[in-house]
Amino acid sequence: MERRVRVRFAPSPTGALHIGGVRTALYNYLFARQHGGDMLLRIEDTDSTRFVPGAEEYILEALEWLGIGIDEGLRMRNGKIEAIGEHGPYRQSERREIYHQYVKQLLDSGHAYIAFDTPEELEAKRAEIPNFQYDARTRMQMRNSLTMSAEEVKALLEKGEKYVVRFKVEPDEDVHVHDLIRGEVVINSNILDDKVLYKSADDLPTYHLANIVDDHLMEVSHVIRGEEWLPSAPLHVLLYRAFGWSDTMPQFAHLPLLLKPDGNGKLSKRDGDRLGFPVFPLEFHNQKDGTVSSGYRESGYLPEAVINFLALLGWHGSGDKEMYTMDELIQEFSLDRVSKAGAKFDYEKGKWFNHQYLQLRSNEELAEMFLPTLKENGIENPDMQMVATVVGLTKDRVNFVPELWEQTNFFFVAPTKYDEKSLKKRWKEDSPRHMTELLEVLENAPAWDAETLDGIVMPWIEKREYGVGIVMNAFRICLVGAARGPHIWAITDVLGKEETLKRVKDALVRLG
RNA sequence: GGUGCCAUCGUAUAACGGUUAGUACUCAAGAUUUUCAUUCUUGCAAUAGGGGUUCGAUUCCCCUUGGCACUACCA
Repeated sequence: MERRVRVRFAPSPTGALHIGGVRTALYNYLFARQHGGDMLLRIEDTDSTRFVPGAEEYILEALEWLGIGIDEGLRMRNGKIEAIGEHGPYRQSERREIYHQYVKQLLDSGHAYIAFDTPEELEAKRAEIPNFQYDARTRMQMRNSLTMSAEEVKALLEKGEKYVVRFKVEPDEDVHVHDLIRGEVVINSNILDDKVLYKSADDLPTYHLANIVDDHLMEVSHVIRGEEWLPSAPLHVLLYRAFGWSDTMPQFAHLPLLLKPDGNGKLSKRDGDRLGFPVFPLEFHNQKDGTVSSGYRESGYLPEAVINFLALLGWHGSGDKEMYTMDELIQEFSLDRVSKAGAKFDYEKGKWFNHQYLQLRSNEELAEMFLPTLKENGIENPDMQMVATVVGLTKDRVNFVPELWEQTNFFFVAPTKYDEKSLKKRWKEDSPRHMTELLEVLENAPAWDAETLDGIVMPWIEKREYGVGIVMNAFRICLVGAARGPHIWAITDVLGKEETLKRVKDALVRLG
């Protein structure tokens, strides 16, 4: 029974898509691509109270930025949301009519019933009975279509009484879930409660119902999702059976959770700001509560670094290889190499990945990405060739593009102050005299390339027995303002003769 | 509390039932260097505990301990 591989990523638009969700999307995508199947995106917005405006756009934009392609459902293309595919609509809030018929089917077949208990009544019940659960043991004490006469139910419905539809879980049965990562998981139906499948208050199903109906209708073959769903997987198996869809039930794979780097628990939205690193792909301005959360993109991360980093949090190839392109991941990813234990989020490793990928980008690309930072520092319309050169000189020193500024600022702005520590260590009594002489040597240089300069300066130092270190470091302080930066001749090369000499003269005036 | 999932250096992980338990990040030291950094080399550091099965267990089984998740008219 060859079934086309079809997987889905089905987020809720309740805020920014957090990094664990991104990883789930990535694994789904890798699995789909590897098997030549389809990656769908469906929006699960069945909780109208938690809806956050802008969240849907955010999710789609994040996936677009990361290169996680969507074949069907909703996706973002050049800032516009588009819907593609024959199984739509792909927002659950737009599928109300579809769910109605399936709720009815379950009601008619006796797999579900109508319950009128109000939230207040349920709360009272929970307060009264410890560990109260709405199930086979308790449902006959409640106000529902199992305990009330048909006329009574009908009357309440006609009166417009609010109700929910609950799934009727049969007791004393071991429910088996086959998980591609964890193997066979068995749970007794006694511990399952009669889950709410539909709420009349907003005329919407809950996750469980909508999820099963949509996955069935959309012909999803594999459900790859976070481990937090494992406990409800048996319920889902029961639902497929109640609908008579056991034959085409998707295969399940429950992914290990992403854990906090420190302490315990799963990585949460708040950890980002608490620990000082992003937990969201893009910066998010929450219109509902006014908060702003930092994002990987705005922090200077390259999408390929984020992908590589995330791919290795919970999955690993058989060898020592760690640098993977998306294509290589698609090639080598496999669910049976996904680990079972939760993975602590190691931000330092993420920085290292970004460093690696930064080195792989061309100087021209990086120069382009560096532009906003330059502008922030007052450098408008710089010579791009020059920017590319200085970026090439310094990129191996940084993890993020914005950090290039502290490595290259002296190329753009002449020093006016000199680092105290450097002066103390490198600016000696003889330094002014050395610099004055060096000025003359440089003035008379027949050419300004590194080789020429090195060829005249070094013999001069040797002849005068000044010591390379003392002269060159003083020279460096004049040009940079501190004892740091790339090779000195690389600096003079970018600065040019005029600027180089000017900086030495200025330093002589200021430092005496 | 109940149910389920999980357990190799600090972190992410590798290891047909047979290895001096490997790799990367982090950290430390050294080398290189006219500075800072990069780079290179070296080092520190793990099979949670206890029982089995086996000639042999990180690997299979059980128990203990610990961690995590779920336990809503949220997903």
